[in-house]
Amino acid sequence: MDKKLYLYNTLSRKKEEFKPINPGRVGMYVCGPTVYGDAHLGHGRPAITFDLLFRYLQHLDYKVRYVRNITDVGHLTDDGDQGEDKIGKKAKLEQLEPMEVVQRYKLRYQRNMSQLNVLSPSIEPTASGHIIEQIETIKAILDAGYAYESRGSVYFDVEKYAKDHDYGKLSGRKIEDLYSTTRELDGQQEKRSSLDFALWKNASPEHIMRWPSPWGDGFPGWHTECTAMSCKYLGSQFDIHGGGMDLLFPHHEAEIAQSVAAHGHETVNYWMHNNLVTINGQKMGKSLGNFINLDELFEGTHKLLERPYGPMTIRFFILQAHYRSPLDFSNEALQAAEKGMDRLMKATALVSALKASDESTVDVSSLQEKCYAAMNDDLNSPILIAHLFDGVKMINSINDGKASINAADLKILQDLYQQFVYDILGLQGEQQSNESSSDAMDDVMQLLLTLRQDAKTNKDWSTADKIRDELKAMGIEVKDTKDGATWELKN
RNA sequence: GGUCGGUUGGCCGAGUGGCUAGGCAGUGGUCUGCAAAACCAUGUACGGCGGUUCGAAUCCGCCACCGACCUCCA
Repeated sequence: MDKKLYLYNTLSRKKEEFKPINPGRVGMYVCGPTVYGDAHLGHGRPAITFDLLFRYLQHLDYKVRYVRNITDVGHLTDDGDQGEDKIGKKAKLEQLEPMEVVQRYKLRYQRNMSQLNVLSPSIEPTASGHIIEQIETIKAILDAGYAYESRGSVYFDVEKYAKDHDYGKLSGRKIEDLYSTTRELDGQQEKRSSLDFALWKNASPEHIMRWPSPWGDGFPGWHTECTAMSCKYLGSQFDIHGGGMDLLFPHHEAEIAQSVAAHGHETVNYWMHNNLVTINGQKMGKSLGNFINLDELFEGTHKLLERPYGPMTIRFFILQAHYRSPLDFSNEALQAAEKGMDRLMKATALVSALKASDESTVDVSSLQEKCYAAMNDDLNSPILIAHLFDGVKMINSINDGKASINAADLKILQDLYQQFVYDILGLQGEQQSNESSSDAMDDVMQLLLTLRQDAKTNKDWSTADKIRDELKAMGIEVKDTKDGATWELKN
């Protein structure tokens, strides 16, 4: 059985066998959110993608240090000097101190992630908490001669860097092409070249978020924090760096350049990028008005949504597509995912109640191998889920007495579903228990079901149906099974 | 315009040079007083045109369309 884990490395555009720098340990860094607004679908996908990786690496017994940053220093809304910073803008709009904005949205982001059952990273550093480290990084780049100071700002000298190194190797861009496609923006007169990017930005007097530095009051450039913080917590050489595909250029390209300039070598072994999310086939964008926040999704309040979708439905839906493929959200697709997940979760719950027989008519080991093979092939969660659905048939057949399983196989099967469904995919029952339910409620329902059973025994169908129909109208569904009736609260 | 990626059955979404992906919906069946639920079974597919090949939806070329990035974005 092939136990090697293969991951797609954006740098080589190939799947590569994953080999950690230090045996048994993995360092991974993922670009987190800028906290100036509610978390939306676009934040959910990378969080879940790299949560899957985090969980799987741990399942493989790696000790993982997972760093996901919080960007809270207020980068500019455009690349020119005149642009307002995003957090400062939001602060003015809402009449809040910028750090109040940051605090509010950071907490909301973390709550949403926890609803999606995304595990907390090992470290969640903020850019504002690492101004000193960023200044040190900038100094190192200046010392190496790949940056210059200009009117209180510090810029990275892309042209000089490109002479000595390959600028564009990650995104596949050529520097001569970049010249012809870079727009002229305000404030570019202080740069030597339009390709140069800010490492430190001088703060205009009205700019709220500002810190002192050797070059005057200002704030760090967009790309600086990841270089500084990944190095601080993972070292100048680490295993995996992840993020959305939209960050490939310029963000990650700039990170590579900064690291090489500051440390003299590249720092990341595997670059991983998740694909983006579309809504009804359209790019999700603020201007298109189809940005769906996670809260809106969970509550069904967005105008594009027919009804609410639970966090686990969203999680399952995202995992049902491969992380490097684009993913399209639609009501139809979400409802299909919800039903499918329901079936998987019911079978997963059922597997622990199965009874062992003397012999097995099912091939559990082969199922297990296929599950690992799927995950080892660049985290192919859709294939994994397909195999788990094959297992659902197996489980149901055993439960129906149409197949049998011996004790040893049953143990494997139970562990398999525990590990892959709960631990690795990170799925859990949508409503753990009915919150509005209580012991008294259970007793009342038991009474009603007993009364209905009595009516059925007396062939009093109208009473039996009345109980069933009226309960249904209240949102309680009665299900008749061989072993008697059960009930379920529907939202 | 440049770079990169995609185009799969009613919908979503994998994968592969010849052998069923999977889910949802649909259809048939089992169960049921009826129904629902549950379970079982099941079909039409690989954008267009050429080429390579014994054989391609899978490889190559051209075309069309879509998308991403090139500017803040996950």
